[in-house]
Amino acid sequence: MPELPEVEVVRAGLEPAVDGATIERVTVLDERSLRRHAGPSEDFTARLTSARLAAPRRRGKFLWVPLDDLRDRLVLLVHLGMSGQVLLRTPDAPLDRLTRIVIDLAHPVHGALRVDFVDQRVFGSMALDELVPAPDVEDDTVPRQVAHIARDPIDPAFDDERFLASLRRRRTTVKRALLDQTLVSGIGNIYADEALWAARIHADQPTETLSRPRARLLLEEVRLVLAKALAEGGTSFDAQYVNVNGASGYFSHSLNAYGRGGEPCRRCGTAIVRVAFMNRSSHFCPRCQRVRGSRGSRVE
DNA sequence: CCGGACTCCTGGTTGC
DNA sequence: TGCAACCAGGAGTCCG
Repeated sequence: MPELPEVEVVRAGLEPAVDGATIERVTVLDERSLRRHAGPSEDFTARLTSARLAAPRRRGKFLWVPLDDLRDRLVLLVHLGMSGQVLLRTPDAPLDRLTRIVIDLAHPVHGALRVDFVDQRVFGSMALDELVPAPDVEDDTVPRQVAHIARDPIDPAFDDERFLASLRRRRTTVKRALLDQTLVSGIGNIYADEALWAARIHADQPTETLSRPRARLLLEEVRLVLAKALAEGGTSFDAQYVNVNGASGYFSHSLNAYGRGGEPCRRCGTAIVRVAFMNRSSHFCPRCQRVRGSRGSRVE
């Protein structure tokens, strides 16, 4: 579902349309899409109306648009959840059936625009939030709700050494660690499986038994997988993800592990296995990806 | 600190 | 054909 690459595609696509634009009107069609907003929807609409917007920013799977209003340090925060989409439309375009929030904009160059927040499963939401100092870097800010989220691996300020040290301190298994947004952000179930496949590491490998070179390799593969997805415009195997212009971005044909249960591993031909994991699924090659013990090896 | 269960939610798919 | 059960899982919370 939307992970870092998909959210970044949305951010980049939104930037020219919202940077410098003024909000003319906000229409909340479904209050559930404000689950991350502290106040009632009237508060959300009132404080956004007539605000001027700056360039959108992102950390992990969180996206925010700063209000060009230094007094309040307010931002429009967006999380796509499982099925959220941000669609950029002309004012007269028909509304998608699952549209939850509509924001009408006036842009000095592009004129009247409409930003539609569409979300089938309603796990995503918008909110008004306040910027607070980033806990790790001077002169950087993040929305309060994002302060506990770690930097993502393509953030220039991501600290590799710090990540490797925290990973080693964790007493957990490696896929859990990859999905833990307070350790490293932006990775969801799809890219976790892809990065582990690429690094030939089993999801259940305890983090404290991961050698430093293998941990480094994993981080490198995470970056490669994310960069590849980014270059291809994001993944969409079920057309849930749609970029800001409404066109599907996908590279599902490039997936090596995720969703390929029963199909041959592209490296060795062994059937990819799908197992239950944390109320979801893990996909891996049982031959390429084995749990390695400190001595000998245990499979599965 | 850690893992597991639970919550939010709906549409597409599967199974009877 | 019809309907119900099932599945997809990001993130927060709570509990043991």
